[in-house]
Amino acid sequence: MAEKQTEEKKSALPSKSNFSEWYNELLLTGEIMDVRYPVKGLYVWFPFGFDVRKRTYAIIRELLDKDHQEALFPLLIPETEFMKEAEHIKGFENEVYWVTHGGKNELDVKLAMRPTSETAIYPMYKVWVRSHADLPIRIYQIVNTFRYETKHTRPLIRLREITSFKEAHTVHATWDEAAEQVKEATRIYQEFYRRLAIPTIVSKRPDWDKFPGADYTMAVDTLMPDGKTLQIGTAHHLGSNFAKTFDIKYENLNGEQVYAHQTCYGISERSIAALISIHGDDKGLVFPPEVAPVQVAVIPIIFGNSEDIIKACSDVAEVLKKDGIRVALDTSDERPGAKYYRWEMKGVPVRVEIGPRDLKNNVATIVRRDTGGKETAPLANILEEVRKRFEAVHKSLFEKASNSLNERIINCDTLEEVKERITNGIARIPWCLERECGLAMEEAVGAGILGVPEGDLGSGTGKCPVCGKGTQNMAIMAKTY
RNA sequence: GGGGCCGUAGGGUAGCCUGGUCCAUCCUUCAUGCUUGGGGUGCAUGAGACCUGAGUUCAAAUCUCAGCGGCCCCA
Repeated sequence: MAEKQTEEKKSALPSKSNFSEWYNELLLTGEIMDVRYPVKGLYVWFPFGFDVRKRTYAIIRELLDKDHQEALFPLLIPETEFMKEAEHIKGFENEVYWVTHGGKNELDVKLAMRPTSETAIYPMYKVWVRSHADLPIRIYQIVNTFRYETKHTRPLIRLREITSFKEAHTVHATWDEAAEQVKEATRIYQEFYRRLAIPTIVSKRPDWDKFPGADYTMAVDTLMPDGKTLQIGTAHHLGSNFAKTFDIKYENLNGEQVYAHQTCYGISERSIAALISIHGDDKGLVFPPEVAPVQVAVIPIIFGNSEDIIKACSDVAEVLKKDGIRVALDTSDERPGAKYYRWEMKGVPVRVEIGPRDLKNNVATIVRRDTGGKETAPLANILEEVRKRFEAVHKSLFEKASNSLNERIINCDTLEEVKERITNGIARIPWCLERECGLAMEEAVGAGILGVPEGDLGSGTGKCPVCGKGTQNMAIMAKTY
């Protein structure tokens, strides 16, 4: 009986190899999101999960605040503005929520709940942009957006209310400057994800998959444990498409009124989905120290009446706290093993245990969450020892995730090969860049072309599997979320 | 877009096919007390559930329909 109980306890969280179940269960057990809110596609952030979100978004803010400004635009967009950009509407018309009534009165002009904020922001940009001296403008906001998703919704991944949409909207004098900004955006996003120990691939989306109204779209993807890719950031070059519809002009040095060029780029709570999914394991959450709500759990190992132990633990906790480390001193009267499981579930990167054996030798036992490795360290250097482990944890999480990504990029020559192997990850295959060939490839394989990645990944030599023409471009294909 | 499965305490479940034996089973969780304490201590006591609505019936967790919600597969 006792053994049976143990079995059941251990299986509280499904194995990560059963990704879907593991993910859903972990969100609840790890207190990230409560998925029980009774409206499809809407979920609740637990305080703990919200803490992770705050710390994650603090990194985005830190990176953007160097040359962006944060602002806040309204949620509701009048139909008259929303309908201005034809291509843009087409991209969203089936998923917009409309506010049609104020109380019992029908509104003269319906209000769209933003699915994204171009049409809320650009009427204001029209007013704000007067002269070349006003440019560039780099503004971002972090808001909720609404999309009436008809496909399978998933917490943090496919939502009807995206609660954490960081969208930046920039205005530039020239197309080239805007293109530079798009590059800068993907650079910032890659840096952001490095801070989260998440490896990424940046690629230019095929033309048929770009943002509605954009000249082109750059996307940041990562690979989830189940072999599907997750788009975790996009940057769009809008050219002067929106500037023309919203009449955003500036006076140049020659005194002429000319259209501005724009970009927009965004990140959502999918970043948190990636964070949790990529690092988590069968025991629960695993966080890089920077975003872990609790960075160190201090656990006294008590035998009977052990004031010395408690004292030593709270001294350690104080030393760490003084240095700004987020510490939980667990003096609850559970057994140590139960405490270990609990803090492991919560993703605490480093655990410090002090028991009679340690105290006698003036050491503490330090355990890393990512590897489970136990080491002893002198109490006198506890701060350094912990800091050292933070770095090591971050580094090894990133390495592990990068290896896992690279191992699952599979070079293919034929579409049959792609189709066969794509369930395990990303297929890399020559592509001539022609639209017809690309669409045929997607059709044949039953998966999308993410694009031609930046760097070595996107270049090589081979023949397009459809038309047979020689090409230097390598595309990546994958099942996507 | 097409198809299938499902909804019972905070979480996981038994019961449903064949309506009554169910003021609903077991595990976990939570509360209180004692006990215990280097990987989920043990015991005692207690708390907590049939998704919503309509229908069939003497009788519905169980059958029918609708709504809401969840999951899976295919395009």
